[in-house]
Amino acid sequence: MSKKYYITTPIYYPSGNPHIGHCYTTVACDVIARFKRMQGYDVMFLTGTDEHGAKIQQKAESEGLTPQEYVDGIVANFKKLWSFMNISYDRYIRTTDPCHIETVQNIFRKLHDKGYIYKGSYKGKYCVPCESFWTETQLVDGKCPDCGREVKDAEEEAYFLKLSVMTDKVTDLLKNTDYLRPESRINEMINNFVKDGLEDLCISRTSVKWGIPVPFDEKHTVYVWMDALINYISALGYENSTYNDFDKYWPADMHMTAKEIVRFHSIVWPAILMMLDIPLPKRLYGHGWITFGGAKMSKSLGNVVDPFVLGERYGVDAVRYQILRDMPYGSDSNFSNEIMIGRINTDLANDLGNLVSRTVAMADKYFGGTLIADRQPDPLDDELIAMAKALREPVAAYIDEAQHSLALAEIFKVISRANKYIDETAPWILAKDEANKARLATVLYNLLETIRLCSSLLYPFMPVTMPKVWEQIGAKDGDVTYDNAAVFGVLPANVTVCKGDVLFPRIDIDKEIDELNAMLTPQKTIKEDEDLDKANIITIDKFAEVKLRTGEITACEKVAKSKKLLKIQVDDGRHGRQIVSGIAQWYKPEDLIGKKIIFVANLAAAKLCGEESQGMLLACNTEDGGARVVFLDGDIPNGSTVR
RNA sequence: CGCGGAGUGGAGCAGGUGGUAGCUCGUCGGGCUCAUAACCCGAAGGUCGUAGGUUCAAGUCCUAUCUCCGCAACCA
Repeated sequence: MSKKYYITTPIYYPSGNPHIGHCYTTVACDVIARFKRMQGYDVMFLTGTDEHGAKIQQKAESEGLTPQEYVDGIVANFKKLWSFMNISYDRYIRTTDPCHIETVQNIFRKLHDKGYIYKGSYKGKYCVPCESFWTETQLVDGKCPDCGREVKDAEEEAYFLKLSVMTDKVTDLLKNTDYLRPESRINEMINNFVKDGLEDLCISRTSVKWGIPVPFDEKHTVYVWMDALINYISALGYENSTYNDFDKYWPADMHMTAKEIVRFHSIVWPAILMMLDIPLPKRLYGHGWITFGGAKMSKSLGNVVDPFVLGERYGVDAVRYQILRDMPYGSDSNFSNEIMIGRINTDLANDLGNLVSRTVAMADKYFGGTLIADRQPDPLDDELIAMAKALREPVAAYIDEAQHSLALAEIFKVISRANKYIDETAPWILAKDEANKARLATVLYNLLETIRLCSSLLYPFMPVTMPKVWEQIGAKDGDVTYDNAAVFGVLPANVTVCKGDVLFPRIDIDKEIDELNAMLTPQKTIKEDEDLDKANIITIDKFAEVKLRTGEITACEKVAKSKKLLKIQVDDGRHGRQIVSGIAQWYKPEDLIGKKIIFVANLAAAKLCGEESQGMLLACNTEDGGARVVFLDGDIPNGSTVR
């Protein structure tokens, strides 16, 4: 009987091209999938895209495409990236696939028949021109956040999922099983969403056209989350005739997601499955995010973080290694090119690459590439051998828990120990005396074995480079199996090594950073200035509509409830006015008092954090994302018109 | 009193069922020369945000307080 393992990434939302965050999740799953295959599991590794919803519809319209044309384009990029990153997925599910649509509709009908879906009405604030519903909290100043127009109370009929009846079962699942990991997320979910009882979830929209029609009521489409979650079983053929693996692979052994969607996967998804009487997945792991030192993942960093660029410059395996190695369990990890290069240099070039290089070089130099079979062990060997033999179990345990970072740390402890072993045994001294040949062969053999063992376990992480290692140390396919990863002494005693290229070239960090900066700077200014400015040419009449005037700041204080806002009193040469501006991060109130500024005089008033703002002052955007207010020199009367 | 996370040697992090404060990187000194100026050893460097309290003993428990970061609200 063969064991099965079913692992899934989330299906990604193709509102933009894939980035390094998508890479992290997918690579992490790929490592587990590859590891499980090594262990002899029959693995199903699923990934895909979540292609419906209003945002996609809008995005497509803005690019002049149909939604289907638009998602087809983005999906091609996702697939290109996964192929580039050597992702070994077995199946790719798209929510626009006919089989998925079939499943969603069948499930919708089934839950309706079972009484878990009922027709109710959705109450909210409705913006007629935007055809959108908003909740109270989404409104800006009581108006539509998209267009700023009035909204009105409205009601539309909608279908609801009776989540409320599942409150106890979901609570039990979260609290009393190991379904959700890391554990810290359990309280988060319980406190925020479950504790006071689950609310029924609105699962249909009449306003969204780009979606799966509700089977018995075609003016509704199925809410995207309901649609999306079902991918994990539609991809196996549940309630559709395209695939046939549901009985074989379900329940999932691992759903991996990023933390922001843990809510849907830990509450809504199990509830749906319970309603359908389907067994629950065994594990949901919500990992952290890759962040960028406080700065958002914005255009200024966009090019360098581009996974294609990183992979081309440093090697795909190195990128896979770094993002997994530096992501701590459950928390966020910071990314920068310096961190990545540093990690690649120390771990991959200095420790692992150099270990292989020096070991193979010595076998080559002292034995012409082929070791003699004579042996002379020494107590000095014991610790290294013991560590190497004991490595597989903890690594496998960490992989089971999606703790890639710790698994890698474990492996690199042994690699470090091997480097130390070379110093302890000093093969170059042994080589000086023919009488030590057997001892020398023993030392080199132990090193080769340690490398074989470590590289076997590293293979799922770096599937391109490890075979190159095997070639260099003279390992055959049968030597690097999972079984042999816990056995010392697998290589033939008279093994022949084969010197090869440097596995991980050291990167000159200063030079590299300079080059990256050079890549960035020119592109940014040209693109934003020329393209944007030309695209948005206006007539002088339009400009005349904006009334700019001068004024003097007479008083200024922080808005208590806000980090970013300053409340500024301006002498505008008339009755005075108050302007609220989001510049508190860059200016202290006392810096501004007495300064002359330019402001937009005929801007509609608005309330910001409860403070009325009657106009807007002019400021420049700076490169670091900050702002610099435009101050006036000289004696200009307050209230003068600016043209 | 919106929700949550965090404050430990220069940087990034462990430790958190109380009992000599650890790891990685960096710095300095030394060793070695097989190797990708890589590797190995050693040292310096922290009163574990602050103030109280419990205890024979507190990063580790309790109370208060400060600061920072996400999310939410807001950058007119």
